Amino acid sequence: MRRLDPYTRLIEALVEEIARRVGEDELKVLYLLQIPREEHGDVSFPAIRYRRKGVDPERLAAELEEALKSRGIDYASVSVAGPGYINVKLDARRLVEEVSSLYRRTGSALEVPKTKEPLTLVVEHTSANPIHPMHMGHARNMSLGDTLARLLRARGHRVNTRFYVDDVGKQVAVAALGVRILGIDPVEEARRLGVKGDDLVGWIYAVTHLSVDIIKAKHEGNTEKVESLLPYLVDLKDRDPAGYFDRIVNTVWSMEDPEAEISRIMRNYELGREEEKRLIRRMVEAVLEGFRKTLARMRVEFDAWDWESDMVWSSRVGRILEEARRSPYYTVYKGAEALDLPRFIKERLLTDPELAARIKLPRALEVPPLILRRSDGTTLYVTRDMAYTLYKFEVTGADRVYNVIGADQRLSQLQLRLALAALGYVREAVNTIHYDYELVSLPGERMSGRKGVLVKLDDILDGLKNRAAEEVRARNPGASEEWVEETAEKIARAAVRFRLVQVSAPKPIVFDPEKALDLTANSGPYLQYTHARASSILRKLGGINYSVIDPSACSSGKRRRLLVLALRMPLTAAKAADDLAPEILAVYLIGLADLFNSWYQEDSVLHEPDEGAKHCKALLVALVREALARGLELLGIDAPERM
RNA sequence: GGGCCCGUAGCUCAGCCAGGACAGAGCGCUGGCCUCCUAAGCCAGUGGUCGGGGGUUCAAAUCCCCCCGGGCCCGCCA
Repeated sequence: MRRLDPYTRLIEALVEEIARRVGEDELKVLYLLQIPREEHGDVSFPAIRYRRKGVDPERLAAELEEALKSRGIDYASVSVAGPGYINVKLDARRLVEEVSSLYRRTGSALEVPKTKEPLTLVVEHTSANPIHPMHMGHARNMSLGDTLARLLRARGHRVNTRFYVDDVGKQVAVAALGVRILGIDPVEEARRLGVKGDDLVGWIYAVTHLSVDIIKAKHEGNTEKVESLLPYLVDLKDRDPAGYFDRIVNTVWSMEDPEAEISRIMRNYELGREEEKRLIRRMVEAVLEGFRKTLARMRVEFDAWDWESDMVWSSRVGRILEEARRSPYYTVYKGAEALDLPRFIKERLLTDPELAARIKLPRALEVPPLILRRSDGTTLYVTRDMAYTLYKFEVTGADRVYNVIGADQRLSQLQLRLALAALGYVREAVNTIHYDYELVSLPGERMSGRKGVLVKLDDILDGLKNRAAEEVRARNPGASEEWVEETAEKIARAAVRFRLVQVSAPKPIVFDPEKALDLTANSGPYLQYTHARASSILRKLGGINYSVIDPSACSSGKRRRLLVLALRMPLTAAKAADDLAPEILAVYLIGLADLFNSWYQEDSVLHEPDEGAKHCKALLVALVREALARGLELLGIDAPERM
């Protein structure tokens, strides 16, 4: 096992010693540790909080210093200041020696400390409806989901990522109707036309959907609605990939009852009829082919792809219905089979506040009974989701399942947990965590796949890539076009991923495509640029001569600050993982890059005349470079050596 | 009507869950810095009733209550 860096070792020891002495939870102590103003030290603990419990700061400080020494940590001095703060000051010279020895022995110094309680976790994310290309909302979902998975893995958990293919339900059936009218095989057709499958199907879906809506509005005599929808249809005509437009629109408009046709497709698909199966599976496959390309551009991979239809065909959904019928909370509501959630809440949760809290029941929630099955016999999304949730636990042996899903689905995710608990799956219910994030909107109109109005992730990436490529080309004359393209793609990905992960999940993001092209400060490319600068110094130096390092050269001023800050990377990543908050890492990396760039400007490494100081500074550069590289990797962002 | 989320500098956001030592970044704006390790950078200046009001506490941006503003959700849709 690799040895942790001296800073992480200190903190872990400190936390244990303090926790034992003040009689507090280790986690709580860790959270209470803070980074004080520089003159006070490097780490501090507000012992004042425990004076009621008879904790004497002076004595605690003395004991801590002794305890740390006996654990082999001889580079920390502990003192008391102000109203009762325990301040720990690190001996920077010793830190340099420790880091130097780590690099000499292992070539790296910053390892994320593993959790003491490794769990098996499922992270289900992205799960975009397979009927149109992915947009910025999906980008936020996948950036969060993938980053979460990376963080949790680094922390030592077993993580299984899954994509849920929602191929059952109305929207897919609408798109399928369009495909059937055209009589095409979407996979081959997309290849023939040289377009992405998701783009092709997305267009077909929008045209079909609008045609249905318009004809319906016409029948209802709602001319206002017809007027409002027509412009969208006209817009889609302009983007017709192969003379399909009239065929779809005319056919739909000539149909007796297109909605009944859609319902029939849906029902037959659930029943597993061959014709619908071929039609829909082939169509969804075409979309997924497109998804996989977009996901690859974002460096997102999945361990498993689960098809919603498999939950139905494998009778898992049927089993849920049977269990519901045997449940004491089974009821018939509006003539359909349902679960009496109001009664479940009243009888089980209001009498058990702890369970209510674990299931995250809001205070005075009013929900109607949850319908599990339509009168026509087809199932509802929740019912299938119940089956799928149990499936995720079952096939992975998961302790906990994270569902990365938009905040607009908070209530339905709560209903899912309630329904599972009502059927007796309490463990699964309380360990199904809705990782919710606010949606991404555009400055102007709201995105709508139905109307074909959305800003595609691919287009955003292309725009950023072009912008970045110009820059890269200008800065690297003579570089091969292939390398320029590759690098520009990495920069584009960095810009998108970082932007979407640096804002905490519950805050809405207004995505302005114009502003997104800005690759300067506070961005992913800024971090990459800083990494490239650090790499450049090390490359030009040729190599660090560890034996000449003068540790005292980095023991004050910005060099010292940089040393300590870089060493905080592992614990920062650990906290980001434990708190499920990627933005903690994102914000930290920006701060590290800021300090490095500020130092870079005023204190040259290569031109340092003193050899001992030069190599000490180079060690510092190596440490910062590693912190950036590892941090970026956790965010799914490449750290290029040059750009 | 009910539930949930958001409200910190002109703008975008950290800090709030786990209360503590003068409220932090970036953008913008003003003025400077490339014979010198990548100027996607740096330096200096500018900027805040932490939405408002009560309360708890030795201590509140942080906890509790009320109110205001914005968003989302309350389907035999997904």
